[in-house]
Amino acid sequence: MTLDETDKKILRLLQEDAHLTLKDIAKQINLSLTPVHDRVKRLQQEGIIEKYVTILNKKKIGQNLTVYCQVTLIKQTHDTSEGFNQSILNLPEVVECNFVSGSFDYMLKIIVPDMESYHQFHQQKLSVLSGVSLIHSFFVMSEVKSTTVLPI
Amino acid sequence: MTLDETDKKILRLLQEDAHLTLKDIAKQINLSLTPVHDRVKRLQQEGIIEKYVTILNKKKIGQNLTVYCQVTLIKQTHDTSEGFNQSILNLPEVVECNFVSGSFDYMLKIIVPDMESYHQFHQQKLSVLSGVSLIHSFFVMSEVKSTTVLPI
DNA sequence: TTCAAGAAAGAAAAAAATTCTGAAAACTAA
DNA sequence: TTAGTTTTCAGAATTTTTTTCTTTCTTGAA
Repeated sequence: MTLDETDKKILRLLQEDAHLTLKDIAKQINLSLTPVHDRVKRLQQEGIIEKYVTILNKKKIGQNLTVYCQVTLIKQTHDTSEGFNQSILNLPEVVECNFVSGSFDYMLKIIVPDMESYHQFHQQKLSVLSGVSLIHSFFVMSEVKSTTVLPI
Repeated sequence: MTLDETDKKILRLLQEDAHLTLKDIAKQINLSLTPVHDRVKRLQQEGIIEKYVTILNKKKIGQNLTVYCQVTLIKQTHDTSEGFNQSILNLPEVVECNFVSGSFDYMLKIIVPDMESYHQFHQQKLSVLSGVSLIHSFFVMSEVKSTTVLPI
């Protein structure tokens, strides 16, 4: 369960590129295939490595607008929250949703093709969810940084 | 450059699991290896597939606190912005940083081990950046959804 | 009808992952 | 220290996957 320096080196490499071969990794950290293989397998089994995913270029698939969205519910009861949470899971435009402390309840990150799509999403998919009281939108004008790499 | 239904099927599968073999994909979309191979290669070359990454479990590597952070600069000149942008790229705790429209300038997403680490980060790394005027933090209490999958 | 282009199938070769065997190093307990 | 145990790693063999090459099938235009 505790990560030694070799584990960390492997994780740092794999975070950046999930298609690195064991051979590549072995070479970069001066080990043979076997220990690298065993460690990666162990890290997967322990759930430290959660999954391998493919990152697409938003722009190139026509998803040009990112919006941060602060949502406030009518009341914070368990039922209201649970209903909202479940609905969010079914909305593919919502790529992040977190319950937060502060002057509103949820922070969402939405990705859509354009402003017209966002208007539709807002009107027909988000504001109609039961329990939703206030929605405050912030539009991304320029992306400075976006990474899946965690400090380790 | 234009994606047909087969391309989209491949992208949908690969977004969820970058370690699917060509054989697996071929089977799921009823094709042989060759066209799947050719299409994946093309999608990579065109940059539609940007990269393959490994997602780690935040909790299991001790990164227990996520914070959304709204930053306002003293002034919005090009130089001030550029300086801020460059500094952000060097901070591993910042996993997202976007320039947004509205009552503040930047929306950041920060991942750190705990509140003490965040305090340190805030005081010693963020607030000291030149040009930073206001910082407003929202702490994540519960993660509802977090995905790298884009609607396609 | 015939030719050319695009998409897919199948087979062969190259590369990678997986499994197996065993050696070296580190740690434990008498 | 010494013997026993565990952990970590190396090397080789096997299996699986990727990559490359050749061929077939379909479609559309001359």
